[in-house]
Amino acid sequence: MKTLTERQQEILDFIRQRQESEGMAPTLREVATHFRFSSVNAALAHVQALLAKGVLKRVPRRARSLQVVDAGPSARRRPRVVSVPIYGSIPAGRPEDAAQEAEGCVLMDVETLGIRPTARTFGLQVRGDSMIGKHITDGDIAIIEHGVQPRSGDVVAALIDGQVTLKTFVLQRGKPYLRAENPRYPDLIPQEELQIQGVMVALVRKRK
Amino acid sequence: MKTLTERQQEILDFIRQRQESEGMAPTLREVATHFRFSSVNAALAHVQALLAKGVLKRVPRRARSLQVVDAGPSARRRPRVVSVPIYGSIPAGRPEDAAQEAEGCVLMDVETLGIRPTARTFGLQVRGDSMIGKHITDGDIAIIEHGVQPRSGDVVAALIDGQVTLKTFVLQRGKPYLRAENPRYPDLIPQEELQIQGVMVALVRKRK
DNA sequence: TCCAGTACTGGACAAATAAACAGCACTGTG
DNA sequence: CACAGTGCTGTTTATTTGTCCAGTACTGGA
Repeated sequence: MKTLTERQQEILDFIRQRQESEGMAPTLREVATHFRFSSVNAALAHVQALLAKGVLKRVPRRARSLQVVDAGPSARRRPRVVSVPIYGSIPAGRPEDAAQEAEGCVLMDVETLGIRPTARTFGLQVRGDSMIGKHITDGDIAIIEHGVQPRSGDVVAALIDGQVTLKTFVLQRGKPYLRAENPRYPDLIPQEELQIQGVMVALVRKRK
Repeated sequence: MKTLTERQQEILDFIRQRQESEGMAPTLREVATHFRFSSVNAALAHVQALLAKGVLKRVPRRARSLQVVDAGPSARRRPRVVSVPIYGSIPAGRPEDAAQEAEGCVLMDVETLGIRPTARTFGLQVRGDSMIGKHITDGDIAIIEHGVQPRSGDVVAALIDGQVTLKTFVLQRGKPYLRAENPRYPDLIPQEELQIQGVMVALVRKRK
């Protein structure tokens, strides 16, 4: 593929962005307006250059027919996005019962999360610094996959006293316990049954 | 939501299908052609009915502006997703020059990232532990917003010796320098101009 | 029978849009 | 200097598209 000029790359990015966020490709006029061209033709020229270089497709004489050719690796994988609800705390019971109390939502592609598309997944806003040893800080969102068998060393969301906390799941001599990754917090040896809500598969941190 | 007539459901399905497969919504004439209407107006009437019932959105007087309202759980919040390209390392020059060399992609919603939808954003796979003090570990993906003025304390991607590294941007007595969040790494006081690629707005960590 | 709702035809019109043509300014190169 | 490439302006033309108006046909009540 031929290289694009800086300006052409900007135009291409804009078109891609618009198509992804608005669901439809921009018109030449919208491109021109966004880049403050006073002539549509400037946009047209760029689009034609992108067309010639094969990074854009179009149906001639059709409104909004621009399509970014993502011919590369992302052409085949269709971006399967899942909407992950975020909870600040999860009350007793199954997490899906609390679906209405989601505090927010993160949309991420299945690929990145590395989960099964069928999996029940939710986000958990981390409170405190009990997992600081694994570099999980206050305010981070832990993406938890429900219904997975945890392995030793996995970070899991566990139900303790009606509250969900993040801990490291450790198997020692066949017996499981939960370890906090901060010396100021005690380990938890379960008296009865260990209630694991799910295993952390990803972490998202936002700028405050 | 009011119930749809059989015909209306067919029309709605067609519009959804076209948008998903072609990447753009059909025009009224395309709808009419597909259903073998000899008048555009038949399609218009149906579309208006769907509009009235709230299952379809549109921008008036705009070509191909139909959008199916996904009645699902994510109905209210419009999931504006952006496709963030991920670079392992960025060679010398501006990041957009290396667009073709993206190693992967993360799809995330604009809401979570807290960026302007028009912004140029990219992901940077973190190498090493020079930012461990801010709990950014090897393998993390830093989401960088390009073209933003960094403030003191922000984590930024900076261009040093043709390589992009993550550092904390610090303004001390009006003079900027870059701080590594690890005592084993030295601070960087720029000799000439400080090349800031962008400011970190979010962090994504995948389970390995 | 009358009426209302749904489904469609046919035609006309204005706005939105793509496309083409003629330029101008700037930059680097031989 | 001439020349080519890039980036942009300004204008015109043809097509596409959304919208409106008037009318037909069928259906199922009241």
